[in-house]
Amino acid sequence: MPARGKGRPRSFDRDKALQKALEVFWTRGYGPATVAELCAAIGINPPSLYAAFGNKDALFLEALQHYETTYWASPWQALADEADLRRGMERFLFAAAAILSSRDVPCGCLVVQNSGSVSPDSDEVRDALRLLREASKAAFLARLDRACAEGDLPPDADVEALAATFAAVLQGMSAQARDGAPREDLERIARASLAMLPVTRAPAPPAAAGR
Amino acid sequence: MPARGKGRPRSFDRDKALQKALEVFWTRGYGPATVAELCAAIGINPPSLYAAFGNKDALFLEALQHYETTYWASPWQALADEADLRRGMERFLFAAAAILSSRDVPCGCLVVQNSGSVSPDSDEVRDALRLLREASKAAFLARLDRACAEGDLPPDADVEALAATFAAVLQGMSAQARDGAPREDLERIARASLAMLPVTRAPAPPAAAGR
DNA sequence: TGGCATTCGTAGCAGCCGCTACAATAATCG
DNA sequence: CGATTATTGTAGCGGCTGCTACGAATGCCA
Repeated sequence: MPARGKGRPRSFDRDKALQKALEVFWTRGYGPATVAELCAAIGINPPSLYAAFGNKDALFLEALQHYETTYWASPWQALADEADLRRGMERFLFAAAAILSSRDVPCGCLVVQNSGSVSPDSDEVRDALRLLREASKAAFLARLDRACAEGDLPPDADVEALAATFAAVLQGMSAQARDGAPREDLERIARASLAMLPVTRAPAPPAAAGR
Repeated sequence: MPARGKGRPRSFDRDKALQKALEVFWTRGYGPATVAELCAAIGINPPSLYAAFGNKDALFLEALQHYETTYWASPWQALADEADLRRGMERFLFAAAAILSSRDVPCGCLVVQNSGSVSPDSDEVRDALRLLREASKAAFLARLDRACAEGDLPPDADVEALAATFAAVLQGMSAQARDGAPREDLERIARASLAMLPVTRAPAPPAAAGR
C-alpha cells in the first residue's frame, strides 16, 4: 500500500472531505442528503467521491465512525474511568448536553436522528445505526453493573431497566436538541434523570436526617 | 357542501384510505414512503389520491392528525383526568409502552420517528411534527404544575425539568420500540423513570424523622 | 333522455436521484 | 523520453420521484 502511489495524486484532502461529508449528513440527514450536496460541500465531482469512498452508503458509514470517535469516544471513556457512579453519570450527561447543543456543529445526535431517515430496505446503514444505539445501552449497563458490585447502587437495583432508561433519556435529549432546546435545558434533563438512581442504604451516619 | 354530490361517486372509502396511508407513513417513514407505495396500499391510482387529499404533504398531515386522535388522545386525556399524579403518570407511560410496541401496528411513534426523515426544506411537515413534540412536553408540564399545587409534588420541584425529562423518556421509548424492544422493556423504562418524581415531605408525623 | 359534474384509469411529464463511461491530465516508473 | 497508473472534469445514463393532462366512465338533476 504505497503512501505515494504512481498515478495522478488526489487533489483534495480525504480527511477534510470526510469531515465535510459528516457535516452534510448531520445537518440534512442521511436520506435527504444527496450526492450532489456532498460533492458541492467537499468541492469535488461525483467520480472523485466514488473513487475515494465507494458510494453514498460507504461514505456515510465512514462518516459515522468518524463521528463516534471524534465526539463520543472520550465521554464514554470518561464514564468508564470515573470511580463514582453518580459523578460519572452526571459528567457524561453534561458532556452529551454540550455536544448535542453545540453551536459549532449541527444539533442532535447523528445516530439517533437518522433512525427514521434511512429507508428500511438499506439494511447495512440501518443495522450500523441500530448497533450504535444498542451499544449506548450496553455501556450504561456495564457501568451500572459495576456500580452495583462496588456498592454505589443497592444490590437489588434493576440495572437493566436503568440502563435502558438512561439510553432513552439520551435519545430524548438528542431529539429536543434538534428541536432547538438550549444547552441549559438539556442539562436540567440530565440532572433530573439522575434522581432515578436508587440510593444505597447509608452505612449509618447517625440518624440526623432533618434537612 | 353536498354529502352526496352530483358527479361520479368515489369508488373507495376515504377514511379507510387515510388509515392505509397512515400505516405506510408509519412503517416506511414520511421521506422514504412514495406516492406509488401509498397508492398501492390504498388500491387506487395517483390522480384519485391527489383529488382526494391534495398532495403527499397534505396527506401526511391528515394522517398525522388521524394518528394523534386515534392513538394518543385518550391516554393524554386520562393523564389529565387522573387525580393522583404518580398513578396518572404510570398509567400514561404504560399505555404508551403498549402503543409503541403493539404488534397490530408499526412500532415506534410517528411523530418522534419522523423527526429526521423529513427533509429540512419542507417547513410545513417539519413544523407540524415539532409542534406535536412540544405539545407532549407542555402536557406533562401542565400535569406536573397541577400536582405541585395539589401537594403531589413539593412546591420547589423543578417541574419544567421534569416535564422535559419525561418527554425525553417518551421519545427514547419510541426509538427503542422501533429498534425491537418488547413491551416489557418499555414498561420497565416507564417504571424506572417514575423514580424521578420527588417525594413530598410528609405533612408532619411529629418530627420523628429518623427512618 | 340529455346535459352536467365528478372520478376513473392510462399514460407520461419534467426533474432529480445515485452512479458511471470516457477522454484528458498529472504524477511515478523504467 | 515513453509507458504506466491513478485522478480529474464533462456529460449523461437508466430509473424513480411527485405530480398531472386527457378522455372515458359513472353518477345526479332537469
